[in-house]
Amino acid sequence: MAAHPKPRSAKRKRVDSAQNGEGRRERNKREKRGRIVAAARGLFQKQGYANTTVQQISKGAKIAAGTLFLYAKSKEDLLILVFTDEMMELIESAYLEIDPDLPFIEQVSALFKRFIAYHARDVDIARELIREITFLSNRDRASDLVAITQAILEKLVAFADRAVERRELDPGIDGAVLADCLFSIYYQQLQRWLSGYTTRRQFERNLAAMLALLIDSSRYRKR
Amino acid sequence: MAAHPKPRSAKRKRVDSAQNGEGRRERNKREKRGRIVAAARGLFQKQGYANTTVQQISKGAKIAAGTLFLYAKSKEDLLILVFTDEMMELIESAYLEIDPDLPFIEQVSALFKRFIAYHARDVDIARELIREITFLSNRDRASDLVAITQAILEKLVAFADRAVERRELDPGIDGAVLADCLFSIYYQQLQRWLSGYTTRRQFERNLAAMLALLIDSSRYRKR
DNA sequence: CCGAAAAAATGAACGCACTCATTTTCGTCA
DNA sequence: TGACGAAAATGAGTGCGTTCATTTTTTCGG
Repeated sequence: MAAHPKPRSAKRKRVDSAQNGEGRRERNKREKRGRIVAAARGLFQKQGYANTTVQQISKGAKIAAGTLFLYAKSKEDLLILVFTDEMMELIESAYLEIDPDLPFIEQVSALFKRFIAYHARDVDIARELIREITFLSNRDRASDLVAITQAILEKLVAFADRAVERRELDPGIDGAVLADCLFSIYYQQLQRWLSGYTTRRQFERNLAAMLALLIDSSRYRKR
Repeated sequence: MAAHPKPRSAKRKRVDSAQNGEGRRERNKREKRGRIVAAARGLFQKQGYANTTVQQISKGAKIAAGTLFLYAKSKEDLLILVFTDEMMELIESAYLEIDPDLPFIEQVSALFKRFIAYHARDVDIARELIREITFLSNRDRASDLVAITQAILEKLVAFADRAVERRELDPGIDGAVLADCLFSIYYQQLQRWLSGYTTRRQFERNLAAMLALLIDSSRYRKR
């Protein structure tokens, strides 16, 4: 590479930012976003979602109250800002940990169990988070959340495809529709648990029974 | 019946109220409750849930703002107050309208179609209502909402039982679990529609496919 | 390096859901 | 009938989420 003499001061900054594709503006925004996410997550966890005020969060992130609303459109929307990345990672890591040789129903159960364990760490937050994910208040996040759902469905379809190959599932079954069914059942029962309609124990029992019904009847049948 | 001389004035009131088991206090509360429900429903419908203030509702019901919170614990809780009765009636009337000789899947579809048509009258209100039903804010209403869910599940179980008798469904299937599955799928897709993730068309298509998958595989099988 | 325009941040002010100390209404019993 | 305690209603007050007119920071062409 040809070596240029080290550029100076003002000029330098411009070159640097051009190089890594990030100007002052973008870096500031990213840092601020990070501080907001950290402050919000910490406060939500320490004192609960309802008891945390946006004033506290903005103070914790060292920004003005109004600034916070440039990063999230509402207090509820903050939940999405804080937890989307974590949920995407959860989906991927949970999937990778599952033994691909397990029976279909056990793979599905294992995936959901990981999700349940994640939410169980803080049921109150999970409740608010799932509530906001389900009844989205900020349309701008729709694509992110569709991506999450899509990621989960993909994993379920992958399980189903492998199960069909193993002759465990009926090949006449549409994997995508089956995945939709499985996820709907999981998600619905999750909501009931988080909202206090059922205990975690009941939740897991019900879920197991429902998955068994659905999957048993999708089993491979000799022609 | 022995005729008593017509009692007079003050005394009369006491006797009357004792007879129909309703004192001034109870009557006042019932009337007030009715005015609140009427005012809230009207305003929600005319200008939407979010655009309606509790001040407007209390003015419409001719009571003080604070009084409203003796009847509903929050603005969201008002939705439950306003719509529970209507929903119970909907469930019963929808059930009665369904031809008991139809195939199982068509009975189930018909029930859900009635629910969908009901919510389609005002999607914004339905969204808020389902949101509040799902993530209940007032524990005191839990029993009412469990009753609603239970009522729906009962109908589904009734369909399933008849289908088993007709040899349409596998008798090995647990009707209650099947009903849970069916309702979970319906409810989950309902939420996606009301939240704007899918159109009504997509909703109905998806639902049909999912119900078909679940029910087809629960069909009667010769031993 | 300057100046102007765009983008981002600010924080005081606002609207609204909800509370609570006080007042009013109602049932009961002498 | 009147008086007393309990239940119900009141509405001004409070706290919090959200907005917006103004200020500050960043970009970029000349």
